[in-house]
Amino acid sequence: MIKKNKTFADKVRDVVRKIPKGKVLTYKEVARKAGSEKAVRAVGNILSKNFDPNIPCHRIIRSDGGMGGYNRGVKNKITILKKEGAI
DNA sequence: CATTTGACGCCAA
DNA sequence: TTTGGCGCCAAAT
Repeated sequence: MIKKNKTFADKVRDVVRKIPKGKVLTYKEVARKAGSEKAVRAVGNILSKNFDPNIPCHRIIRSDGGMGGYNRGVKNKITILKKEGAI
């Protein structure tokens, strides 16, 4: 085992990576799984700076059902969600 | 170290 | 219902 002090950012990435296809979670849910439900802002900030294709951050939406944003373009995000059947 | 920014959420008016 | 304001957290500057 190697270690690891997983920081909040790492936890968020881990949670988001576990999201199954065709499923969408809200920032609040992700923040909650990452450790703090109130850290929704931090989650968005982390994902926005994280350009990792391994992380399906396009499956993260706002609690209002909005699309928030996406590192590759919100338009692309919507398209992907439709393709996966999340919508 | 302090301040600003940001892919949010909830409440009050 | 819509708008405005506050709270809360982490990373970047």
